[in-house]
Amino acid sequence: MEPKMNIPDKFLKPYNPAETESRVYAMWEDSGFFHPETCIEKGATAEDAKPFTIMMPPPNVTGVLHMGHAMMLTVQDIMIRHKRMRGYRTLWLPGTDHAAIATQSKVEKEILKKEKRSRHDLGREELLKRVQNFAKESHDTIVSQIKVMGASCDWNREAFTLDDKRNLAVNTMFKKMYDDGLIYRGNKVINWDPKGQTTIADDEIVNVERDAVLYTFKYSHDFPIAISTTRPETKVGDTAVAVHPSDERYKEYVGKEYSFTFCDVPVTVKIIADESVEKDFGTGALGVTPAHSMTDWEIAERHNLPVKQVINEYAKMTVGTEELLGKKTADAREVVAKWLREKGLMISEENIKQNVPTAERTEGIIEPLPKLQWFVNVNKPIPSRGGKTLKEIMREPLQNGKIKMVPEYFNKTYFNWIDNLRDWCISRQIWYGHRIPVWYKGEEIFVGEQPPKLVSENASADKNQINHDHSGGAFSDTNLGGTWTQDEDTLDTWFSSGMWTFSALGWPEQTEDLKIYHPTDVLETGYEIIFFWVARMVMMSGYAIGEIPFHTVYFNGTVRDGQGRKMSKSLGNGIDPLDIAKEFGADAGRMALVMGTAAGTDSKISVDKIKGYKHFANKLWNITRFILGYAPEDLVEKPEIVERDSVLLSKFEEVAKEITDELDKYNFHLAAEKIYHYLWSHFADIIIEESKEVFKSGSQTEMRSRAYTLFKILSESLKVLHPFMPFVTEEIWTTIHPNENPLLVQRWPIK
RNA sequence: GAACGAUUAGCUCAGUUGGUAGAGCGUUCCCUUGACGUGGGAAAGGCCACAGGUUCGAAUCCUGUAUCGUUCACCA
Repeated sequence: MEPKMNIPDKFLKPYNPAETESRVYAMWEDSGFFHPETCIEKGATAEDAKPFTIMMPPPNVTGVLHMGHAMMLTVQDIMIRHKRMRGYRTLWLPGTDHAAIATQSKVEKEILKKEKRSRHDLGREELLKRVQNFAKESHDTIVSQIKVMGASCDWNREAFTLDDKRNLAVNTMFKKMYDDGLIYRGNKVINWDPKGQTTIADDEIVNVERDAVLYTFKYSHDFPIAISTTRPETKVGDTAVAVHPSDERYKEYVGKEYSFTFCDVPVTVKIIADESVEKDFGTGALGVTPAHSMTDWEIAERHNLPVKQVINEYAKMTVGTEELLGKKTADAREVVAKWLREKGLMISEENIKQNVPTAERTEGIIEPLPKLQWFVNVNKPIPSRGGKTLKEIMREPLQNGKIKMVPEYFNKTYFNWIDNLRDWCISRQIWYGHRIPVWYKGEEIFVGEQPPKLVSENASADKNQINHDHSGGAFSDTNLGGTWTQDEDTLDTWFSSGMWTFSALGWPEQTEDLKIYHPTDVLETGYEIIFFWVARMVMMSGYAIGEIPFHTVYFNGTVRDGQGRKMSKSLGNGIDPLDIAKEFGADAGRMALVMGTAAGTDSKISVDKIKGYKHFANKLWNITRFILGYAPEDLVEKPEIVERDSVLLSKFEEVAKEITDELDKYNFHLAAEKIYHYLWSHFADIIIEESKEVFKSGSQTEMRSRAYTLFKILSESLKVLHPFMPFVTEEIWTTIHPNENPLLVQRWPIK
């Protein structure tokens, strides 16, 4: 048999992903098959097909796509494409996250650098305008990048965590929780970020190890007990000294009260006994500073101690004589230490390593301060949920297996976190975000989905999705002659993120989408946000609609560089997925991300690895070229299949079955490896090699049988490979099957 | 301090109910003028961290140790 001469020109050259990929993506978009309803209309999906839903973890609108995004997009797209081809009614809903603090502080930094102006110079309205413009631009960039990766998501349903619909959802949720007594306003010690001028949640803190000095001293010569601290400046705010109840050394002093002047500040401390004190640390006595330490605050609550604030929002001292007053805490520390030495009160100074809590975004050193903030109570029984607490709502579905984590061992981490969970501080003193839907007028408080009456027309003036304006503050209520003023604060960004699975489907409206697609099937995300996000989604969904948000959580690992380091700007070791797509093709990048990457395990990626999969795409290209040379386009009828070929065909069946099993078990790395090996080491190296001999000297029957077999295996292999390398497989498919639907919606070879 | 991982070829990693160790990359040698040099064939290279235990049999299960990593809590 002579090779035919009808091979399309493009196959005479090496595969060119740069030329192909954007064209193929545009074809997919035009086809409408990313949209599950179109799939049904066009008959690609059965009307009664089972739904399969993934909500895309919305990337922050703070910048550009990085390898972590590329990883999540790849894994999700693999699942989505596989399920779509298996016949499911498949929805992948994309979106972006406003990422309140991250976005605002990024814009603030820019403005400060370029214009030397702070947010207070600009004012709320102007700053929000700037942030919104930035968010809009950033959003557009990210969306185009998601497309470059080949993500087959339904753009018609795209959502933003700060658009009008999500704002309504957030406000509705806030009111519901407030009415149920789950949201309360309280004066408690919170984590204050003096640099960002806002509260932050426990899990937004990063502990940084630094050198510190552990000072041991007495408050005064008359005071019987020595204490140790790394922060002597806070000791002017002490209201007690706590010792362990069983500590014989100090038993006689418990219950006594002492007054003295400490560094020119009058101080009164009561000696108390509390279980939380370690007998063996330092002197075994703890100076209790309720206003400036989370644990001390808790001790103070147990013993009803007075709270004395001595440090303000700018981390400066608010008490003392001019030596101390107005000093930054670090300087005040020296002042107090010097005073102690001079007075002969200092007993020892020891250099130690200490973990200093800092704010993740601004790197400001956290100053615990008592402030009036909004909290979510995680321990209050909720009547409408059978008396369960939010903690229980978070715990139960994982415990009874309604939600499965892949890998499973993350369950333990999850439970461990819930056990130590405190009430969630949800108010933030920043401007970009969902403004707290609470209005004040004198003593009156109004909490609602909408502002108090007469205000609603004002607030809804701006309909732009992204440029949603929450700047309206005070409104005159002419009927009553008073003024409603909205709470200045915004909500923690995770409050809206936690609602993502159902808010993006239209809640609080009872939409069709909500009915069909919720609970969603798989949440695919990085394990680093298991607490921030995964737990909050379980909580919010369980509370608001009594449903789990998803059945399965799949954790991908962190993508690291060739040396195992985290990719970061400062190290300059980041690999930009867009550069990769341009140079090697998104297909190659996707394969490199998936290969050798088990769930929850960090992976390393290098240019060499990616290059290898570009070669693979080209290999497939050339396999096609060879087969097209003997293409059985004229073989409309299936020819007689010889023994050898039916063995080959059933071998393929076997491999396809194995790959399908691996996909169903979330072993994407194994599935990818199997199709890769099949195509390269078996199909190309064995089957095609022996085919040369068949076409040279086989019988007419053998030739026809083999031509059919090659074409058949190629076509079916394209399907199996498609979830991993969608572009090159689609490009080949549409070439060899010009009259059929795109590969995107072809039926998977295994049922 | 606690929880949870990891430890397999020079490098990156697979190894899913316990049955004689696998892949890619790299290295070395050879081959190939019609699918592809982005190719093909072959070779070298592992006491599966260590020590015990269970078993006919352990990389795999159990116990302990060491090292690395991640997360949480922090000591004031």
